[in-house]
Amino acid sequence: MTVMTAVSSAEMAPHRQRIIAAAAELTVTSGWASVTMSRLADMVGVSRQTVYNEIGSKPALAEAMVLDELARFLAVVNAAFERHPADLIPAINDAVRGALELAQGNTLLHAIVSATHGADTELLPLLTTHAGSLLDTAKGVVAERLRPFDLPLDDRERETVIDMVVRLVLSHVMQPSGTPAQTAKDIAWIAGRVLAG
Amino acid sequence: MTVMTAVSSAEMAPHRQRIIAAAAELTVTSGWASVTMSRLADMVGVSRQTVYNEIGSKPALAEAMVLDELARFLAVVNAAFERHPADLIPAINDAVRGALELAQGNTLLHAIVSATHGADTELLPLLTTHAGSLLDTAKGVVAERLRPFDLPLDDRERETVIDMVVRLVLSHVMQPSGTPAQTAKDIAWIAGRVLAG
DNA sequence: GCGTTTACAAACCTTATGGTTTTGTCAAAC
DNA sequence: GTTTGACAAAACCATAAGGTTTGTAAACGC
Repeated sequence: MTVMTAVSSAEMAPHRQRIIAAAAELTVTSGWASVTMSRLADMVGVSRQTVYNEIGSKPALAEAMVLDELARFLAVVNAAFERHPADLIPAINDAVRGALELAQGNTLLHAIVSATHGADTELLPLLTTHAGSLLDTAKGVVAERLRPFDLPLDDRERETVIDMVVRLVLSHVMQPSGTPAQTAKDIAWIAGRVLAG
Repeated sequence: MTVMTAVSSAEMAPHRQRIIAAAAELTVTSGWASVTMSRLADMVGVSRQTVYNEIGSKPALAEAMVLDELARFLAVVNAAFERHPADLIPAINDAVRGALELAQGNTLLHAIVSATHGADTELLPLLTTHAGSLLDTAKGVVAERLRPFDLPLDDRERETVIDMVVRLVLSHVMQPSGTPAQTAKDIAWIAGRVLAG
């Protein structure tokens, strides 16, 4: 039986990651409509069947692509929390600012949000009306990062705060209302008031 | 010179309101793609030119329709605040719960959110990526309702709280995560903590 | 096992044509 | 203030043929 870690699972499925990367690249340069399974297979150098084996279907590819991009945002969040192991509010501030800055320059995100014609718009719901798995994943990571902290909140209240922060950040990712630094400061301020009890 | 009130302005442009209502009805029953200016003119009993005079253009009609629907949500918010003239947190609780309940059974909202094909999806950005005017309108109303209350917040902090609540509610309108009552309780709890200082 | 190849039906997109509808704006008439 | 008639430009629709893509399956090779 093979031991399964986060790292080794990435090494075990090198195809999957490269397929997703190729799909993102194609989406940025030519739009989601131009992404086909055989084109991905060609770019990666595998057979079309392997693409199906690794990904499953076109909708699954869309979700994998979005969740893969989300992972980059969550890496920024994790880095911010590791930079402030003891201070929660500065950690939140840095995490939010980092995520919003990443959003600003993110070409894939821009391609998804500014797509207006036909099949290119199929990705937008994954960030808006069908963002369930995205929200759940993000909330899971934040919950994990919050676990070490001893807060004056019960479990339900914790979840509520996490849900608030994640939804607020996503809202500002889609529709910014100020600079990342300013918005991060605002959200961190709110979190601070809520956590202060 | 005619005195301009909310009521008399509605009476002064009876056409506009009926046109928007007809557009909403058509959108619900046959989709946004089936909404044409001449069809609206026929339904309302005016000429096509009058529709253009009142509305301006197709994109303007879309925005007018969304803002008109928003007005219904804001009416619920206003009613909640008038029900609790002295207690801010219960007012927020009722306002949020009312808005989310209205969202649940709102056929137009459902038509917009569940549209997946072609031109029908043109309305979704008005609630997500181009929701600027919607957010601004909602924030204006909430700010007005908050004005009588003497809160331990400066102006910037007030705006930040309002922005948070409005974005959170919109997020839950698009992507609910629980019952309206439960979500309202959560948001009111957060608001309470922030306002308590 | 794991990946490739080949084959396949069904759905879908493309191209091209021509015809129709719709948009948005005008000026004139009521 | 509203209507009518007119208009160009653009968008959309119907039809058909041909190609592409999707998703599944089995046979092949290492």
